[in-house]
Amino acid sequence: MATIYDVAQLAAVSPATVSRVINERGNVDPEMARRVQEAVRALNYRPNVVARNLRRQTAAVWTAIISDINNPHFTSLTRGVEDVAQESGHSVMLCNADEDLAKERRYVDVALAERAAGVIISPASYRNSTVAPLLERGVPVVTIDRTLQASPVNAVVVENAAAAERATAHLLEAGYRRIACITGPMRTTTSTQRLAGYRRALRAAGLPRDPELECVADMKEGGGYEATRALLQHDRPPDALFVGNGLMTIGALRCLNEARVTVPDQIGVVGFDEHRWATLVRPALTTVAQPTYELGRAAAKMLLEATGPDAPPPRTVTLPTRLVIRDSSVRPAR
Amino acid sequence: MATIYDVAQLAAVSPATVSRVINERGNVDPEMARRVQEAVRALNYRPNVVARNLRRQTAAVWTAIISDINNPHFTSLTRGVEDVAQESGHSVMLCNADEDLAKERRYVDVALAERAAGVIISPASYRNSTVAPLLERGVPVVTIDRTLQASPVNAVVVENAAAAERATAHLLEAGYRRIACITGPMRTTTSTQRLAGYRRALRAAGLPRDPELECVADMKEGGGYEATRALLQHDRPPDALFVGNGLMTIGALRCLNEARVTVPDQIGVVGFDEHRWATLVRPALTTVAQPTYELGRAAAKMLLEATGPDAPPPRTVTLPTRLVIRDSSVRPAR
DNA sequence: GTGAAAGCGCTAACAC
DNA sequence: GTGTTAGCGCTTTCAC
Repeated sequence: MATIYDVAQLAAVSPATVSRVINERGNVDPEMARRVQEAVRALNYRPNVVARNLRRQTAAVWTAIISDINNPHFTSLTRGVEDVAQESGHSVMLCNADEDLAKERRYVDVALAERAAGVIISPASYRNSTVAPLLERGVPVVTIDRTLQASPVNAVVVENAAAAERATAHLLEAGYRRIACITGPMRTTTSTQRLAGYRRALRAAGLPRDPELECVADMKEGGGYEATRALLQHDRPPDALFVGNGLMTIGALRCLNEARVTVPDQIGVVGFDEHRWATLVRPALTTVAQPTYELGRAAAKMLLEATGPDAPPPRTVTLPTRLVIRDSSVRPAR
Repeated sequence: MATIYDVAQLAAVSPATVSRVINERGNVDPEMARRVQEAVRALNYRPNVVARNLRRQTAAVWTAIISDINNPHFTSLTRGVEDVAQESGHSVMLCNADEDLAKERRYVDVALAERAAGVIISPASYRNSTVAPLLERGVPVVTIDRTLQASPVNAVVVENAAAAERATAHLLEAGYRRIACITGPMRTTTSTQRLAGYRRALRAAGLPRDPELECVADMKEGGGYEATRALLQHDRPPDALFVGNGLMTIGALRCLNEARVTVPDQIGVVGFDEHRWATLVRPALTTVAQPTYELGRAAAKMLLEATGPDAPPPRTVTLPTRLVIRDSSVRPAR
């Protein structure tokens, strides 16, 4: 592959001048610039960014460490990150950590080794110290979808507690009384906050909370299925379900289907995360819609801000959600 | 950040020895190795892979240029790629080309500039020459999900034509006679092959093909919706739909829903791509299931093979599909 | 405005 | 088995 020296030789200038032309830095005589352009084209020259990065001591690459790339919530968010990256001349290295701290740690190592210009991460645990090596070395970090407990890190999240409270209150208004809550593991802030919102709504309604109705599952379809099955087998099964994410909602609906429990008649359902198929299922599903794409964009913009010498102090941006009421949570009049 | 020289100094050895220990190459005295390990830990040293790549003239990074990261088909396939990458010590740079040739070209440039060790791509067009610069420079390329017309490139695909033929034949057997076909743009081999399979099934059944029933849409939800609406407005609307991908199927179902056209009674539906929600919609959806994850794994393994001096000549691997018959394509007895 | 030359951090000949 | 050293391709002072 052609190097900058080949171009310089062909254009009869010095490599320094070629570099200036390519990077549009400093003043170059127009005639010389023209010759360089021509040589670049003739040789089909592409600057070696590996060499450039070594010299510049930084790469225009962001690392995105995402919990589960099979979850549409996260892919949509990733698109937001990617679009901002492209606008600002960055590439994104997408890593799927699979809610696994060991994998997460490995990817942080990769980001460090590649000298990534920044890292966007949805941490598997808020007690997490995996980002510490990044912070120590001054690599800008933004957490997305979730926050970290102790570290002073930029974050973009949604109003999880308020959204959960609203969803639960909606079920209460619809006349449901024994509302179960299926959340993800308590190591993520999304889960703890959604559970807290659920509890707050019960308390506000003067209802006791029943630990048997609070289920922790794995944030995947199978977990939602199992949790629902367990709930249905209780002595006093719930009359409504608030499910903490989209994948688990699918599992829950599948279980209800198989058990021939009718929605919204016998059991009301509200699920976190909006889906394209929400209007296609019967009954149409009531959801908590998150601005996923915007979540990604906001995180990427924050990373942009956090880069450079005069970065503002870390802050948390909270985006609103929307309760989309459909048929699964509205009990028909008897 | 600590360099290899810092480590060497602390361990009282030469940088070459440190390099040997880190890369586990050549023989090193155990005692020295121990001292190096210790120094590495003490300094919290991480090898600078940018420098390493410059020196080695290759990076352990693959670039995956994917058509639409919002399409679950492609995210699932990406997971397959990623898992093999991790097993083989590669990182994956995921790029979303959005079915846009210009974007695709840009990402090929990035892959070239970053000196990627290999590229996996689902090309936006089979007439595509975007990969030519890669081939010229000897960068291993594998196309996934789709093939290229002229270039001798490794490919992993599914048996599109056969699958489409089987799906259409199934609709015919179920008693449907005016079957419409909604495919993606004719620039992708998936679309042309699926259309060809559909036609073959009609021909085999001795039915004429009606150009009015062959719709080209954009592979997204909106396209499926619009195509279906147009079909319903014909003088002689179809009595069945074969839809060429999952996103368009959602659009088609939404349109049928809104138009109060009942499935499978008034119209039968088979959609390409399997979804978690296929059993949740009413009626449950008949689909053509693809081994998406395996598609990704196979492509990545092929890339692994294609790397190195004694790479086998390019070939195309075709994976099987499965017709999953549910309720949307089975007309109830009258 | 332009060129010469040093050096980013690493690896791989090569010499010992 | 270990160390010395050159050089990967680029950018960036620093002379001119």
